[in-house]
Amino acid sequence: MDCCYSEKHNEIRQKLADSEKFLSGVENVSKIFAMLGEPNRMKIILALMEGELCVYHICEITGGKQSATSQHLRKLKDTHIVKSRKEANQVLYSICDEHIYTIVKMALEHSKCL
Amino acid sequence: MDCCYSEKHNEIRQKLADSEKFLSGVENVSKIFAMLGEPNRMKIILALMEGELCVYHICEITGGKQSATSQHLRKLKDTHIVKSRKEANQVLYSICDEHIYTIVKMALEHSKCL
DNA sequence: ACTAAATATTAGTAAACGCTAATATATGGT
DNA sequence: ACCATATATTAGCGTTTACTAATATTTAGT
Repeated sequence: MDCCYSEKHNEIRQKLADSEKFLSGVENVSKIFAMLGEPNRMKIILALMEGELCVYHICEITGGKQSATSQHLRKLKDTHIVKSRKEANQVLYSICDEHIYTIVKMALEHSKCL
Repeated sequence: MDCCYSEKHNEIRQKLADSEKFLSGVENVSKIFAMLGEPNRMKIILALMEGELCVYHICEITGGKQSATSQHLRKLKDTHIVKSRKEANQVLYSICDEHIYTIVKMALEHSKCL
């Protein structure tokens, strides 16, 4: 195929085609984004970005049902986007680390300039 | 419900519950993440983060079929993650703006510390 | 120990999504 | 004008995914 005559293109191709680094990480990274890509989960994230919350209040804020919210929280926890701790008879959730804040804030900025 | 006695919780609740800002933007932002959340689309993004590429080479690099790749590119373009320009008989794709680089790089860093 | 409250789990269902295969629409070269 | 190349579109299909409803577990208070 001779469509892409440019040197640059072949360079990029070479760089990526057999790169282990390119293939590894793709699954992990896209998984994180998939988690953030569900509107109701994003509501949860945005709520937690304001601070730690118990499940009941997350439900109230997002308008989600208890069961659905709990399932979302589990997925977010499994992908290390959210963490939890027990206090008395409730479970308090919060954002896992600073990366998440940056990622979401960037996306908010991005969507503003559409 | 009296589970969340803490002042902080009620504060957060109040802040978000009736906030227009909270509800608006959720759809847009989660849409962007949903786009980045598909492994084959992420491969495309990672390839394009190295530089501008034509469709054929994107297919080669990602190992995707022409049709599927074209569909992905359309969606990425619709959400302003990717842009395109025509040169001769081909279409060259590239990342739309700096936010995307930052977002993806952050997610890569995040997934490293799992 | 018993009851109520808070959260988690499971099974089933409906909708969303990506893929394949076929076809359509350029665009450039002869 | 015709053919080949490059990209886009469409329809149909199978899988994934999120929801609901019901049930289970855990913890606190009495």
